[in-house]
Amino acid sequence: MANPCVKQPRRREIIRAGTTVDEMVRAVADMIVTGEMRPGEKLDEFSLAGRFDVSRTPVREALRQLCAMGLVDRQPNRSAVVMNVTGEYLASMFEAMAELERICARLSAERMTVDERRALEKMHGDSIRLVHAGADEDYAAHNLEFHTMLYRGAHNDHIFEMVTQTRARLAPFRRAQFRLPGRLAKSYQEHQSIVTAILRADAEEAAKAAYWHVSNVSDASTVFVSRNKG
Amino acid sequence: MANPCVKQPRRREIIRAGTTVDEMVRAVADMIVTGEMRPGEKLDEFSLAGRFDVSRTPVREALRQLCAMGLVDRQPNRSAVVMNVTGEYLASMFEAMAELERICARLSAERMTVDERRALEKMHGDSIRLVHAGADEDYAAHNLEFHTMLYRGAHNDHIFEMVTQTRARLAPFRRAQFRLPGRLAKSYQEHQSIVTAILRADAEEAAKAAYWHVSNVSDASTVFVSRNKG
DNA sequence: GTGCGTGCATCTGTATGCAAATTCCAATGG
DNA sequence: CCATTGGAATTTGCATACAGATGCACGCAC
Repeated sequence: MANPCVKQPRRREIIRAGTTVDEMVRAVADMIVTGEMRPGEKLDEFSLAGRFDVSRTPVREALRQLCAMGLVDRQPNRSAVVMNVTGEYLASMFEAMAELERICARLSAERMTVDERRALEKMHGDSIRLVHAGADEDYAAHNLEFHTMLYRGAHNDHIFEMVTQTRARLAPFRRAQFRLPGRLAKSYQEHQSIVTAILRADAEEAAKAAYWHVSNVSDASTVFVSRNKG
Repeated sequence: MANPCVKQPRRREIIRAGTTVDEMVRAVADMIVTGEMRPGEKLDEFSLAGRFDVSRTPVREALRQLCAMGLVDRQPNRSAVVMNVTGEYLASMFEAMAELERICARLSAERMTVDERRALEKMHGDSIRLVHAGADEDYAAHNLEFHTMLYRGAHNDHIFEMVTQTRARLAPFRRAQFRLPGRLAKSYQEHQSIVTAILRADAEEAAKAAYWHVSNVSDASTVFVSRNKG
């Protein structure tokens, strides 16, 4: 219990003991993705060990895994830091995201089961309520679910993995996307085009609509990023 | 020097001391990708530590990283094993590969510099020699370089990462691809179509040719896989 | 002969100590 | 006043020790 390694780094609250490496990976990944930790912020092993009440060994393993996931950056003998990508690489991720979404939309149009199509339609329909209420946060959660349905609908596990991972890596850079005025309603309309095409099993149209939709998101987010840090 | 951890696991030769974790990751990844270690084979920490002449700590970190890369599988309190995927997941990777190659070919047709196009043309032209000689091994090396040129030509770092990683994960399952009779010449002709389209900057045609090419590879490899293990 | 339980051997998960590398700060010289 | 360098403090990288978990084999009962 009384881990002598705990020299009170007191940065944020201390997590309960008995944490496994995988839990730490999830916790830290969450902090990065939700923006609780900003790109460039240091992740020093000792402090993290204190926060999770474990020794440095499992922390090191977690950091290496996060590094392989592309969420943190490690140089030999330096602190790990939350991954901070260049503008060029960021742009390449947004472009890749658009391509992946295009593929998912096309495959979803071709492969979604009847139940999946029905669920997609219902979920999209319900979201109009959030648009009218102007509920950014809730709409962001809905948006994630909506896109995840498209990723699943493609019925391709590897593509699902790639698109999910890319999305996670992009997350820190597009948290403000629904704050821009009018973006909520626009997003809803773009979803509408995608849903309509998928329900019609019109693969080409669904692909086009999804690509357009994601390109818009990347524009909005780029604005946000450049506003925050040259 | 005399690491007491070395209790002579004597499975393969012992690697020189002073190995870093990243070197181990590369070495083990290589062994998996080249097929020196077969899917399902166990990677016991103690033996690996002996082979690389280090303690288990860095080995564990390497294994966790390889796990995040999708090359090995780890369950709690069990040995890590070389990733062995289900037929369904394998199929999804081949399909994803085809989609990624299609994107790369399209973007390459649009974005390759004059120098890149020239290099692609020359490299492809030279490979006819290998086809006539029936040199499987050398053609396989050429093939890797050829495709890597397409990945680079897309000028998108994130897509490059995804396609490279997917290719690495597929490698253990398609080593015999050029052993099938006639596959060498067929591959050359398919490359020809891709190169021609790219030189003409015909994005749609390049995409179509690349997709077709990779679909053929996946068919050939699937045959190989199912022949080797039901 | 087969099924189940117990104990041992093996291997993984984590804590801790030490050496090497890096960073930070202050003192010194220009 | 700014640049540079020396060294102390911090931090990473790794080895090792130990505790807990898993799996296997042997033996016993049925």
